This record gives sequence, C-alpha cells and structure tokens, in this order.
Amino acid sequence: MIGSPITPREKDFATWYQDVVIQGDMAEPAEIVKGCMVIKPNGWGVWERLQRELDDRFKATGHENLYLPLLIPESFLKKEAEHVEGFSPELAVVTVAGGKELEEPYVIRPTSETLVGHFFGKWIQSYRDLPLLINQWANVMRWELRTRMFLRTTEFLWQEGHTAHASHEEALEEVLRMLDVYADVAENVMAMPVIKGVKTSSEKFAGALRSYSIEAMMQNGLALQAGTSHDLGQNFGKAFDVQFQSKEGKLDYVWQTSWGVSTRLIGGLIMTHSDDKGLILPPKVAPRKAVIVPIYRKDEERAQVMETASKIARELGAHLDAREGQTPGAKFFHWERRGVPVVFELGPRDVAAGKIVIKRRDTGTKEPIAQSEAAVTLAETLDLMQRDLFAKAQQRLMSNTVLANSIQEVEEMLADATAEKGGGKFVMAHAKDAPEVDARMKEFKATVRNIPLTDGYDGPGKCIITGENVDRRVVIAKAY
RNA sequence: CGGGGCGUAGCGCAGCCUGGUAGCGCACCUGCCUUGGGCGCAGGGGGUCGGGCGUUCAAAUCGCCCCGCCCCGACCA
Repeated sequence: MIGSPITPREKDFATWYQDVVIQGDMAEPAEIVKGCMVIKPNGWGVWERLQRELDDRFKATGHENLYLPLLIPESFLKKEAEHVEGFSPELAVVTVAGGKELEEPYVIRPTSETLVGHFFGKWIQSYRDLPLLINQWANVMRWELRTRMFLRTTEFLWQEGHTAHASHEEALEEVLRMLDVYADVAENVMAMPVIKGVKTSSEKFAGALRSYSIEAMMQNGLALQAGTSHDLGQNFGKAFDVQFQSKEGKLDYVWQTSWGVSTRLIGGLIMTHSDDKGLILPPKVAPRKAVIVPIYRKDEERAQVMETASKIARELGAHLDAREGQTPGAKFFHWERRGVPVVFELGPRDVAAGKIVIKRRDTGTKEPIAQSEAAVTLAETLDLMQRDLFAKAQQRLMSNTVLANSIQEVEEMLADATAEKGGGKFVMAHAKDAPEVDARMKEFKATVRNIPLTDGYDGPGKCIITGENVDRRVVIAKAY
C-alpha cells in the first residue's frame, strides 16, 4: 500500500520499479483485468504533459488529429502478409456482439495501419491530396504474455502518426523528422538521453520497409525502446490499393510512414531518474512542480504560518499542503515519494525572519532563502534540476557504454545483466544487419538495439559474426 | 504455455502442520496531546477466511476440483 517501504535498487531493481510506481501513486495493477493497469492522477498528469509537448510538435510539423474505430475487421489485418504474421499472436478478437456470433470477427486494434490504409484509399486521388499527415491519440491492445506497468501492458495508450507521400524521399524525410521530434521530447522534456538509429531487419515493424527507433538506457543498464518511426514504403499502399495520380498523369501507390510513442515513456522516465526514496520527476513533466508544507504548533502560529504560506503559494502557483492532522514529516515523505521537484518548508522561525526553506527532490539539498526571492529561486531551481537530471542520465549512459571487438567479448560484458540485478550495458560493436547476427545475440538474450544514425566511434570495421565489412558500430544490449 | 509463489478487515501479514467458529501491524473513526523528516496515549468500527464440492458432531485449518493475482522464462511498444 502507499506508505510501505521501497525496495532499494541494489536489492532488486524490478521490485524497486514496481514499488516506485505504486508508492509514487502513478498507477496500480487493475487486478480484475489481466495485464491492465489503472493510471492514477499523478501518472495521468505526467501523460497529459507529455501529450501536450508531443501534440504541439505534431501540429507545428503540419499534422492533424483524427480518430479511427477501435475495432478492425479481421480480414483487414490479413491484407498485408508480414503485418498479420507479426501481430496475430497478440490479437484480442471480438466474435460475439449483441448476443450473436458475428459474421466476420473484429480485432481490437493493436495498431491502425490497416484502417488507415483503407481510409487513405478513399481520401487520396491525386498528388494534390498529398502529403496527407494525420495523427491519432488512442488506446491499443496487444495480448502480451508478460506485463509490467507502463513498460508493457495489455492495453496501453499512445499516439500513432500516419502519413502518405508522393515519393519515397519525402516519406523518408518525414520518418526522420518525427524521430527527431521524439528525441527532442525525450531529451529536452523528459531529460532522458536517447540514441537514434535504424532497427535491424528482424526487429523492424511487421510490414515496414525499415524501422527507426530511439533507445534509452535505464538505471539497470537495460535498453528501452522509447519510440519508433517506420518507413512503410508502398507495402500498405499496395495492400489497400491506395493510388494517386501524379502531375504527369501517371498512377502510383503512395509512400507511407507511421510513428508512435506510448505510455511506456513514463516507465522510461521513472527508470531513468527515480531513486530509493521514490519517484523523481523532471520539472517539465511534473504535474505539481512545487508544494509548500506549513509547520506550526499553536493556533496563533498556525494562523501566521498559513497566511504567509497561502500568499506565497498563490504567487508561485505552488500547492499548499494544508491537510490537518498530518505532521510535517509525514507530508515531506508524501511529496518526496510522489516526485514533486521542489518542496518548500515554512515554519514560525521562517515567518519571523521573512524566509522560507527550499528543498530539491533530486539532490535533497535544503536552504533558507528570502521569501521575496522565492519566485526567482524556484524558477532557477527547476531549470537547474531539469538540466542536472539530463546531465546525470547522460553521464550514466556514457559510463555504461563499452566497446567490444568480438562476439565473446560482447557475451561476457552482458553475461550478468538482468532486469532485477542490473549490470546492463550498451555494447558498441561492428555487426551486420543479418538474421544470423540477431540469432547469435539471442543466444545470450541480447539484441542489436539499433544502428546509430551518426557514428560516434571509429567508423567501418568487420562484423564480429560474419566478418563482412560494415560501416559503423551498432548498439547491443539486453532490453525491456 | 512451462517453473515458482500467493489468495484471511482497505493494505501488509500471522493462524493451517496438530480441526473447536479469527488475530496482529498500518490505515480509518472519537477524544486528549503533539507538529522543523513517517508523533504519542486511550477508546472504537470494520471479516461470505478466493469459489465449489467432499470428510467430520464441528473446516480458515484436512481432501478433490475450479478461479484469480504476482514473480521467473519463451513472444513483444
């Protein structure tokens, strides 16, 4: 329950994560619905902020929101061979409705490429209809065998962007543009450093030509795919007969893209910043940036403290914790585990001196400041905390990234890494995008996370499995 | 689907082996007292013991069946 101790990261990282989610009042398992969760107000508040940051950027890049049905005719999924093969194991299917067996079952959307294909076919006739840039905020369902709150649940929330273009070049630009948007939000809003890259063929989205991802490193060194952007080529255009007439009067299939991030981001956020005391939220995503805890003994002290506290709370837009019957100590713990970036303490001594104590969640540092400077100091502190959190995460990413020049080295470096015990690393090695390479990695439960878009190392080299030349090192890690 | 664990008050658990009609901590309610890092004291409310069947004078406890949840693995954003 809320108020219970939090398992230290050292002892068991996976349990720590669960504890932080629950103690931080972010979410709880929906015990009555297998694999699903209840996202509580503190967690939903973070999602709302992420949504806004993302949505603003989608609009700024010319996209419009719409909404498509939750149910998809089963036959739609089957139109793209690779797509149906990839998704069929995890589909939930509606076969009975209104008390009758349906003639054709509906699948609950696992993603909407097929519906989009159908409607794009209706909406697109000529090159004048292109590019078509849409996005949907929705829930999707994938029947996962193993779930973890935020990281993988049966039902989850996301946005899925879908676009159609007249040329492959233009589509590819879109794919990379949106990957940049994701990296921007991850790094500058969530303070979570990521590596942009291309997925290997065996890890790509079912039905795509190529998939791109941003990969983040959690505190246990495991990788988390935090966002994906797909170059769908003409695969869905052909499957759903989405043709347009070019300026020259020729018919051609459209070039499509799709891209998405989900509530999984919140899991990444938690595993990037939080500590053994609970949640730590970067100021830009925190539903409550600052809370004031009043301290008093007698009634006359209470009156004075509360008057000053509510005045400052109004000025700062901070939340005043005016709950009666709770000691200040209990309140400090309460806000600490919920990840509030800044907590102010205001007692009789401070009121008398015209001061207030400001405390930072991430560092735990506490200092008295003049009340008149509270607003400025708060703004500075939030700004500094945002940057410090990013710097700290980036430092961790760098110090846990290692180079390897043989498959044995890679295997050794990742041998002890698990979600519970930690010890994960990003191992940079030369490796080809080939099935035998992925298969070899799988033997020790690692994967090629992606092939970075920019080479931060020593350029070309020989693949550690096939010996063939490849032009850069790839990210190999164990992942969620 | 395989391996492990667990279902007893809102939450966390004890009781079960050795049957006798349910208890502890936290939370909650009332009063007093306290308040600069989880206050204290006193009193109080709250239970189909996951479900079904069976054994028995008697089942939380023994037996059989079922259901659910969590963790670990195989699949995956």
